[in-house]
Amino acid sequence: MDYKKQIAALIKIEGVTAQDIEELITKPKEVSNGDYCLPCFRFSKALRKSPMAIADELLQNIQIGGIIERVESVAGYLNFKLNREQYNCQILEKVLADGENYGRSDIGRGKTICIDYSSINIAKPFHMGHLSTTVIGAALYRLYNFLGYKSIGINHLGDWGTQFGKLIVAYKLWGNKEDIEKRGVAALLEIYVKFHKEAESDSSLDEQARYWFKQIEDGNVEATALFKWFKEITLTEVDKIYKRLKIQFDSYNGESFYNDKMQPVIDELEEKGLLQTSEGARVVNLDDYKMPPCLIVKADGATLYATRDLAAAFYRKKTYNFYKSLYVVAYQQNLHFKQLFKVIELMDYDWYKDLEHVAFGMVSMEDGSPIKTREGKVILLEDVLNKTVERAYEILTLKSDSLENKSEVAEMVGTGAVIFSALYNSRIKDIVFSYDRVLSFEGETGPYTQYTYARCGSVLRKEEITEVCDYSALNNVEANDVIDALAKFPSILLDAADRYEPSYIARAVMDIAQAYNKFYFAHRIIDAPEAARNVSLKLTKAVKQVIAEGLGLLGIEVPEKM
RNA sequence: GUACUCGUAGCUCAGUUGGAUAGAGCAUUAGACUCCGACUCUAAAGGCCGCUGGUUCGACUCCAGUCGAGUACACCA
Repeated sequence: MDYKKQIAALIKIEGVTAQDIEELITKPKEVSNGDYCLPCFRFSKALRKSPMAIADELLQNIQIGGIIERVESVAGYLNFKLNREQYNCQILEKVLADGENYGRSDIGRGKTICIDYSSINIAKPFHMGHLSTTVIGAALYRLYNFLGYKSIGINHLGDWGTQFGKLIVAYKLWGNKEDIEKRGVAALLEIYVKFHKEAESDSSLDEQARYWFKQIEDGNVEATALFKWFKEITLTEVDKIYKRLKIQFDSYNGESFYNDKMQPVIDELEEKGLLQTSEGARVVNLDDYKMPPCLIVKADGATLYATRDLAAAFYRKKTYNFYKSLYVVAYQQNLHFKQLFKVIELMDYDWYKDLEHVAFGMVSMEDGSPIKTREGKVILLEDVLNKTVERAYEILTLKSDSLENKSEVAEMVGTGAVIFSALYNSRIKDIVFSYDRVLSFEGETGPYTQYTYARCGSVLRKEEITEVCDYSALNNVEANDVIDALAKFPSILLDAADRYEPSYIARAVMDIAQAYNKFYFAHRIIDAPEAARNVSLKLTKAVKQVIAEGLGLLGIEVPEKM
């Protein structure tokens, strides 16, 4: 809830619209300066008066009343103080009345947003490098649905390319069917790594790989069967992780899906005169835009990454008629997407501006070196999840041994810790993976917010809320901070959606949890007189509800006890 | 070399259209469980916001330059 409009209506300045005034009104950092303020410096020149004089003058002519309790002129600022009792009451009642729909919106009604995320490679392990795209994409998916949009989750599978030829060769040479069925991707990775090692000294292997990939392309029965088998094995395995992380997709159309959809795109590029030949390849020249050319067809006639992504973009536009189409892909691909979007612009489709590369930083190993699948240098996400869940279980045993559903709670806390840590910082930050960090459950972590949720539950179990309320009991710094954090939540969701930043949600949840814990220590709830107790209980209930809601959007569950 | 991204406390990071005294967490030190859940809370200490210049009444925020780090740059995806 926002009172900027009401305040702006109280102020009249010659030559300045109410809209402009409203935009200038902000919340002071220092609470003692009030709840809202209007800096008057900007009017100084036009009015030929000092900001102090302007603020003084405005103060004289202002009619206060209702929720605005006091106005002051301080050092060029006009400071407004709200009637906290009224304000707190309005916010809390609103949060509780809206329940799990607090902050829900319909601004996205009738609009579809395609989100390309996770997009795993077939026959390769699901490692820490995939965590960001997976959880960021899934959080945006939920967020947009919550704001009234229709999200389409797309797992653009990496299921095409010469690596499948390599894998077939490796399988034929060293593979063991039973072993692969039992150990899945781990076994596939082993022979894949072995292939690269052997290929260093035996160049004929690469030739064979090319041969077998061609067989897949030409529909050879044996090759196709193996290819499908690799895909199935990978998907069943990765599905377990998606289940643990509460992640779903509406489409698994990956690279192979677009094989027969590229020629029309190439034809259209030709028709529009955008293609030229360079070193034998067909490219779109992007010199005018200070970019290297975008390769569409290789010298040998084969298509490329960009060709496929073009076909995918057109397919998505045609199929979903999206309002926006997001690519949650690491920033390494920056140039690729800039080229891709530019080519679509040059093809004269104005929806190129609805395409967005939602870039994020990269994850490196504990020693700072990059992850290298081909060398088997990976941190498996499953291992990380298992370790954090195990650690959560140990802590529960230590602190809450009598808990009846201990394993279930450990799963929530462990996976919650991993997801939260991946979503707490801005997307663009690089991450050096550290077990110490993900295994830490104190301070700014997922478990901290879950703990706060459980603590709220515990308080609420002690007493029923009745209707006798005295909001003056909440008129203190700590409670006000909690209410402010709750009040901001809906607009933070909108900002998070605007900027594709799930971290805003994580931060908002953290703010609420921290503010509540401070409140909890400063004020007694249960032993307070009924009317005071009730408002504190309402506050507690609201906090509990919004934490659950925020974490829910991030894909994190909350335990009633932990 | 060119383009993009990042540079804030010892470490990891917030700082949302430029606004009053730059904030958290971890780590360190000192404290708080006969009291609603101590995975918590209180306090101390910790800063030429990489550097220089410019715009502005006002710059961590915008612009230019510079240094440092990362990423990408032709037939992989």
